[in-house]
Amino acid sequence: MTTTIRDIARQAGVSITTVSHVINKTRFVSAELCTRVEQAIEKLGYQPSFLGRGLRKGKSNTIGLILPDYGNPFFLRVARGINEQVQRHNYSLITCNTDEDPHQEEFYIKLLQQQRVDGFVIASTLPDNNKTLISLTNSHIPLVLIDRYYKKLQVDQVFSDNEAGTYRAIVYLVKLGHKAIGLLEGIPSLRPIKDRVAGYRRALQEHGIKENGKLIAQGYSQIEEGYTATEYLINNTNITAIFSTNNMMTLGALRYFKTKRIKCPEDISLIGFDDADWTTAFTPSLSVVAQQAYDMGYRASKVLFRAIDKNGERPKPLHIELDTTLLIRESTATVTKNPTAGGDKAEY
Amino acid sequence: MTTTIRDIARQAGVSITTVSHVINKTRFVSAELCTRVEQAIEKLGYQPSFLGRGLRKGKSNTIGLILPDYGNPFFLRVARGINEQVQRHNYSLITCNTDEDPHQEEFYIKLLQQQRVDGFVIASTLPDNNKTLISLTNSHIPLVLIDRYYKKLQVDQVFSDNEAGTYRAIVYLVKLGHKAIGLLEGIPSLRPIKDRVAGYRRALQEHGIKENGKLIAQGYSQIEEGYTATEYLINNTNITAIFSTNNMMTLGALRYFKTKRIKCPEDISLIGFDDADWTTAFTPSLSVVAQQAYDMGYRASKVLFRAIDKNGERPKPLHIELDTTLLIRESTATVTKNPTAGGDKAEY
DNA sequence: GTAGTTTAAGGAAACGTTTGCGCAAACGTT
DNA sequence: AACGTTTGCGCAAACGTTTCCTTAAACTAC
Repeated sequence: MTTTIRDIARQAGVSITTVSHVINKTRFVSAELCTRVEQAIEKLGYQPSFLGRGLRKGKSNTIGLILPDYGNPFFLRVARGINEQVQRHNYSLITCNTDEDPHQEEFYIKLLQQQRVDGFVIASTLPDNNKTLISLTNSHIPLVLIDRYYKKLQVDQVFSDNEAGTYRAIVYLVKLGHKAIGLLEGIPSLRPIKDRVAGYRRALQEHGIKENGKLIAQGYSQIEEGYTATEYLINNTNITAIFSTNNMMTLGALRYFKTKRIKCPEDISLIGFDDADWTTAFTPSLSVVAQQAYDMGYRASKVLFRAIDKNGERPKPLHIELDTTLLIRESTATVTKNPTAGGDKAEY
Repeated sequence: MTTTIRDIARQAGVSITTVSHVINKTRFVSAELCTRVEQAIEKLGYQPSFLGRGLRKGKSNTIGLILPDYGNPFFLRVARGINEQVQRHNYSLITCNTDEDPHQEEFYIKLLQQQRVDGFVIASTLPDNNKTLISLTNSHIPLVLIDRYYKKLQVDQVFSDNEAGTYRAIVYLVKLGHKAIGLLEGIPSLRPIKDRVAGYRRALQEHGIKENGKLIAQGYSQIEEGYTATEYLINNTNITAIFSTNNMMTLGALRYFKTKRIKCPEDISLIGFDDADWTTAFTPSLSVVAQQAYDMGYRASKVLFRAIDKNGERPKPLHIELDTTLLIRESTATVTKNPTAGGDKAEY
C-alpha cells in the first residue's frame, strides 16, 4: 500500500538499517549510499511512519492539549502559544475541547493515553481529588497544568495571578468612586474564579467597603448566563459598576446593556477579564484585566518539552505565575450620579 | 514500562489473542475468561496502545484538520462540528493552523501523512495546481475540502454559497437606497472571496449600478487591514454602505468607525460576512451574512467517515453547497442624507 | 606478513497489537 | 461406536520502524 522503508532499501540497494540511519542522521553513511537513499526517497515519495517509529521508540511525537472551551478566545491564544513550541519540535498537537464537562475530560485523558501522547497540557475542570487526574500526575508521562492552579498537585503549572489582577481592577473602580460593585462570577468551583472573587473581596475590605453577597451573581461562564446575571444585578441592587470574571459573561453583560439601553460607562462602569479582538472595537471600548494568554501557552509548552527531553528525571515541579495587566479604556468612569436602580437597597 | 496486552494475558492466565478479542468484542469468549480479562485490565489499569493497533491495522484512529486561521471564530465553529463526529467514532483530531501560509500548509500535510492520519479535512490556502495538494488528492487517503471550493479537484467538498449570499446582501443594500457600496475584499486569491466579489458585482449590475473599482478595497483578512481599507474607502470615495467579505475585516471597519466617530448605520451601513458571538452585543448590532459553520464541519466529517468506512471504494465525489442566511440587524439603514465624504467623486 | 584496530554497513530482534490458521474438546448424527 | 461438525481458544506472523550486535573489509603498526 503505502511505501515503506523496505521499499526504499530495495530501490537504493541498501539495507533498511542504512536507510534509517540516513533519514535520522544517526550514524555515518558514505556519500554514495546517502544520495542513493535520498533519491529513492524522493522518487517513491516516502514518508516514514510515525506509527512504526513510535512503537519502536515508545513515543508518538504527539502532545495532547485539553481545553475547557475553545469558543473562548483566551484559550485560543494559549493554544497558539503552545503550538509554536510543538511545531518547532516537529510534534503534532491533538486538541480536545471538554466544554467544562469533567466526564468529557476524563474521556479525553484516556483517549490521549491510548494515543500514547508524549505529554499533556491541560486546563482542567476536574477537582483536585479526581482519580484520573491524580493517576495521570503519578504516571511517568509529562504533564503541565495551565490556567487553573492546583495547590496540592506536584506538577508543573502555569497560571495567572488572578487574585492580584482582580484586586487592582476593583481598587481602580473604588478610586473612581464606586462603592457598589457587582461581580459576575463564573463557574465558582474553578480556581481562577475563586481567586478573582478573593481579589474582589480583599479590595473591598481593604478600602472599607462592606461586602454584600447580593452583589455577586453567578453564572456558568457563558454569554446567556452573563446576560441574566447582569439583569439580576441591575434589577435588584444599586450597583454603579460591574466586574466580570469571565470573557463570555462580559459579552452577556454588554448584550444586556444594549438591550436595555443602559449606558456604559455613564450608568454602569464595566471591567472584564481577558482581552479579545473585539474589546477595542466596541463602543465603549472595554477596560479589562488582560492575561498573558499566548505566553501561558508558550511557557507551558517550554516546560513540557523540558520534561520530555530530560526523560526520566523529575526535577522539582515549576509553578509559574504570570502577571496580569489592567487595561483602562472607555468602559470605566467616575460615578456621576446616585444610583437610581430599584430593588434592594443595600447599606453603604 | 507501561502495561501491555501481554501483562493482561499473564495476569488473567489466557492468551493475548483472547485478551484482544475481549477488548474488541471481535469473537466469542466464554463468560469466565471475559471476566478474568476484564478484572486484569481493571487491576493493572491497562490502556491499549493505538500505536501497536495502528501499526497492525494500518490506521491511526486519528484525523487531521488543517485550518487557515483559528483566530477566526468561523473556523472554530467548523471545528466543533467536525469534532462531534470525531468523538462519536472514538477518533482523535489533530488540528493545525496555517495562518494562511501555503508553506505551513504543505508542512502540515506532510506531518499528518507521517502521522498516518486516517483522513483529512482541509480549508486550504493552496492553489489548485499545488503538487502536494494534488498528490494528496490522488492518494488513497480520504480527504474533504471545506470552505474553499476547488472546481477542478475530484474530491469531496463542503462549502457555502458565497456568491448568492453576498448577492442577497448587496441587493438588500440597494433596496435600502444605497448606490455607492464599498467592498472590503479579503485575500483575493481565495475562492470564497472571489465568489463574494462576484456576487457583489452581479447584484450591482442587475440593478443598474455601474461598478466602480475604486470602491473595492483589499486587505489581508485581518483586523488591521480592515481598518485601513475602511479608512481608504471613507476618505477617497462617497460610499454610503460597506460590505465586508470577512469576519476579521469587519472588526477592523468597526474599529475605524469607532475611532473616527462615524455613526453606523446613520452615516454608513455595514454588513459583514460570518456571524460571531459579539455581533449582537455591538451597538449597533451587526447585520451579517451567516454561514452554517457548525454544519459545514459536521457534514464534512460525515462525508469523511463515510469514505473511511467504505475503505477502498471511491464513489463519485460529493460537492455540498450550504446556504447562507442574511441576518438583518441594526447596522443597516436606508440612505438618509447625501454622502459628504470628500475625495474622488465617482459617477453614478 | 601478521595481528590488532578502525570503518562502513547489514542481520535480526523488538516495540504492542490484530488475525489467519490450527487444534483439541465437546457435541450431534447415524 | 464411529465420524463429522461445532465450539472455544491459542500460536505465531505481520505491521514499519530503530538499534544492538555482528561482520567483512580496509587500515595501522610492528
